[in-house]
Amino acid sequence: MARGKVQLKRIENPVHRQVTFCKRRAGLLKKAKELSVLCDAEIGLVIFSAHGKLYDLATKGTMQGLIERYMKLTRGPQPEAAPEAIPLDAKEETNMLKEQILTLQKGIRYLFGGGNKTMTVDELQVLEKNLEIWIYHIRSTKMNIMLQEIQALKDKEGTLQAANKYLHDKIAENPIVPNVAPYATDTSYPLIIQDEVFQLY
Amino acid sequence: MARGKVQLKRIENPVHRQVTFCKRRAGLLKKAKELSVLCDAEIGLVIFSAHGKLYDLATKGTMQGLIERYMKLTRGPQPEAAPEAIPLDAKEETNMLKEQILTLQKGIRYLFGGGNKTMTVDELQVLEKNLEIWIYHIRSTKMNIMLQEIQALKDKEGTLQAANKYLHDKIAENPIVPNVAPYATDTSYPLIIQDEVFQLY
DNA sequence: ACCTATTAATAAAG
DNA sequence: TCTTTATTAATAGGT
Repeated sequence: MARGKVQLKRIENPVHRQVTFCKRRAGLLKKAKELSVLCDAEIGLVIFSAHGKLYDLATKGTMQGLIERYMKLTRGPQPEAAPEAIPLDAKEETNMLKEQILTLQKGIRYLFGGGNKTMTVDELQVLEKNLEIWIYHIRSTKMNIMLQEIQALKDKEGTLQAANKYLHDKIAENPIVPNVAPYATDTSYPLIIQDEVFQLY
Repeated sequence: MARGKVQLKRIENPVHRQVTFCKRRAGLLKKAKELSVLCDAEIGLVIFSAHGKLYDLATKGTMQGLIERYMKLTRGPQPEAAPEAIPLDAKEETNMLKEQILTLQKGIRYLFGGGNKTMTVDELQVLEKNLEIWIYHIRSTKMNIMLQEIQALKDKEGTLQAANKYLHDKIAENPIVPNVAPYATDTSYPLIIQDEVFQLY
């Protein structure tokens, strides 16, 4: 869609391919979100890059819920085992979740609604617990994002090293220009140690 | 992209919405295929229309395989202790409840952050900090409530003791009625130690 | 990352 | 739904 038509086949140049992947991936995710919002559709999108990296999107609810919904419609004509007789464990879990929701709702009102005189000590206790769990999840997410960034940097490093090596070899083949400084890519930059740093979390 | 900019919100006119859904759905599927071919990526796309109709696409292999690959990367780092024996009905309900919790979290994120969808590390950092502050306030409130209750009990105790002393004196002045048992208010009940207990928080 | 010429997508109308 | 067409949005190639 720009400065030249594009052929509908695999882009051979790895640099072009990577750039196009980034751009089009962003565009695809954007379009998916737009369609979901504009037309009230539930959309799940999973993208594995050629190198196995995962990018995903689930509008409305979670990818888990979406997959289950998909499964049900896909192999729907094959009803599974007895949907009867919910074990107590499940009922207990739903009840607990319901209570958690009520407590969270109350807590939100408590924090943002101004008035804070409606919660009992027990409710505050539950809310406190929930917030601690929530913080735990946030910390996990934070770390995952940082680890991804590190991986991206490592990939980039590899690409740059390869490029430099290529250029270096090229120059070595053609000693027409003398006094070419040896390539100085800092291969010793200790990015790897950051892995240890983040182990602290 | 045509004859008028489009607002990023649900299209209210049902005819327009349906038409747009058809067009954009086709466009999205096309873009997904293109990305897969151009950049050698594996893509899965699932679209549920507002009325529950399913449209899907899996480049390379089947949607089943893609889902399994997705599961492996998603659940892999999280060895959940969840027993998979819960029937679908229960799973549905728990998923709904979990979605409600997610919605609550989104709401809070909106209140905290200003409505951003994907959260950056910095945003997560802010949220984490906010939650810690929130927890701090909750703990304070909890303790205040408990201290108030303790004070109320102490006041009550004092009042009762005074009343008893008054009655006792009255009786002592008027030994008309003999054999009055000595007053037995338990003044030694160690309410005071609870103050120490709550110091833990 | 940012720019911009150009192509692709698509909203509105028939 | 299909076609047409006027416009906007996405993006390929370059910096």
